[in-house]
Amino acid sequence: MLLRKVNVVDGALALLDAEGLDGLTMRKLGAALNVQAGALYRHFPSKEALLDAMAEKLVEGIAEPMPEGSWDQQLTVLADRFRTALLAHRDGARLFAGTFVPEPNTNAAGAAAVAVLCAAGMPVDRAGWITYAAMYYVLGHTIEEQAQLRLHEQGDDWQTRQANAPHDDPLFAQALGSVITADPAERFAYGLALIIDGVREQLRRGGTARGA
Amino acid sequence: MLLRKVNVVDGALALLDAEGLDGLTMRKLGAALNVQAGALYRHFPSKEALLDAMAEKLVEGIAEPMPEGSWDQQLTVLADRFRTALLAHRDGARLFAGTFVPEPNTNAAGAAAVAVLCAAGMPVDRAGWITYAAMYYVLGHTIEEQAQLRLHEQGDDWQTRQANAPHDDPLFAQALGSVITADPAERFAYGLALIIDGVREQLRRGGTARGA
DNA sequence: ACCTGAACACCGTTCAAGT
DNA sequence: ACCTGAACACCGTTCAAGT
Repeated sequence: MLLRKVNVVDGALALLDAEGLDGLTMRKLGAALNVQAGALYRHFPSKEALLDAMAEKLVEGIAEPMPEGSWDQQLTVLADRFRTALLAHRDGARLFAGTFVPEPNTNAAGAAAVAVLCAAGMPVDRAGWITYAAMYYVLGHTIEEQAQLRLHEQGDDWQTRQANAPHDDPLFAQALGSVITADPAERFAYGLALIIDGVREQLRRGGTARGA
Repeated sequence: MLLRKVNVVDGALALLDAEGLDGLTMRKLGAALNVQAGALYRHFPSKEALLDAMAEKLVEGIAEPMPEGSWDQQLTVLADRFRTALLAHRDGARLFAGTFVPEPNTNAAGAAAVAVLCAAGMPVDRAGWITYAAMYYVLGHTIEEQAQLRLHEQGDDWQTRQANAPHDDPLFAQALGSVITADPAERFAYGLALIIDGVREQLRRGGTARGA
């Protein structure tokens, strides 16, 4: 059976779940698809191009259907969908972060956020800045969320190691403990609300920067 | 001359500037230090441990001296120092993001932020959440800032490629253009201000979550 | 057009043996 | 204690040759 581009991407995503991003090699992928590693280069010019296609598939359909509600509700839904899409595959956030090249699906997600912000009264250029700022937050949070998931599955608990380490700063130890033990979804929502509250403040000021 | 741990880390950071994170190999590092690659394992148990030590050195002294001023000014200075530290070496942000294991210097930076937020009246647990949210933002912004720096140095301009690509969404095209052409420092400050405004709003509400 | 088989130029890591 | 030399078990990528 002849291999298609889409089969390679699907197989790669399955292998990603099984082996993780570091264990995803062209040779293993070839074996999983009953093909030599070299044959994959008929479909993708490089491993990087394949990773791009995987990342693109990951965020497919994030902007559809366009969420209802006020701008802040819409933005929250878009961010939640982004996080959920990244969580759907092992190391999804790291995969996406390593390859954010502008491709249709990635653009569609960003375009949706920009549209929401502009409709709310934000100037286009600020809407772009805010969209990327929010994206950085979602990516960073989700990368660490998945990293902790991995540690949890292994015996090696970063959590207990950190908790048992001698802290000369008990305040920070407590803060860190709260970060580690919190429900990731709740902590995610809290940080996102900070940014959204900041945007609301900008709208109140008429979209100009602080102090301007 | 016998090699010390500190010589290995310094050599590795110099090699990082010369070759980038992907070009940083144990073999090249050995050659740069006039030593076989295997000899490096007398000083670090693995490449990962070396990368951890490099990341740790990168953020050395971020919290000292403790910045003066109001809590928001202090937080801004800490974030600026963090960004500056990451920018000091090629791929510094990616290096740090790949290895954030709790080590003394990394903890000191986080502890400083938590202390500032607590002094401002924030509960400890929220201070932790906010500190990490801000860290995700700084990391994400700086990773992309350095990625764009690299593209700029090469001929391959993501910027022009993106600008020339046919956009079915002119609004997003304009927003993206503004993200790409903006002064990175200004865009960084803007996004950070969003988060800080969000924190101010939290303080006004008494530190409870939105809707609570 | 798609794939095999085999190679090329690398990796990180280990380890007996030297000094 | 630190380092060499050499190996082990891998990588991504290329390419003549097959079908």
